[in-house]
Amino acid sequence: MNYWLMKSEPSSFSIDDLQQVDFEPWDGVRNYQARNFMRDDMKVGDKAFFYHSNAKKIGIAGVMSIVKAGYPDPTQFNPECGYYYDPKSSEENPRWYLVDVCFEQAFHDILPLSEIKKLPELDDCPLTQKGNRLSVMPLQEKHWHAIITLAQQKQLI
DNA sequence: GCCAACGTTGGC
DNA sequence: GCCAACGTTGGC
Repeated sequence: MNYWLMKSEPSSFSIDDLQQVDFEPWDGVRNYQARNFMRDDMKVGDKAFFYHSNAKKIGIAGVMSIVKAGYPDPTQFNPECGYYYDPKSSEENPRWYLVDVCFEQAFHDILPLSEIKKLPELDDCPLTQKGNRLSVMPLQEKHWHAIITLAQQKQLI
């Protein structure tokens, strides 16, 4: 099983929104590196942190699981999807992929990025490195467990 | 709202 | 293939 971190701006989609649906197609990712992870590496049963970016409280909001592996993002084919529509993509040769995710648990409060940065185990994690803009990133098992342990210490789980 | 870091685009 | 210009991300 693999571990991941996936970012979303809570003003457009938050962990509370995820909790209210059976599953969610993680659409709209338009970055090749993130695309490759979703298309090639994410498997059913993998776990991912739900990260709130560009928000009042920045950090990890909870845990979700991957319930469907990579498949073409349908919004890229639909001109009505506006910003997500990609005229250079086609159903025969899709450019963008997504996975379906499912709610697992919400932390009682956001685990702040500032706290996560203090973990020595996270020094080699893309999340805490400067200029990182990856919205979907793999985590090492030690990253995952260090974050879970911190959440437990802070009684967020 | 600012701005540093980064990715993409397009002319050459 | 280079690289300047531009757009986006995302923390602060």
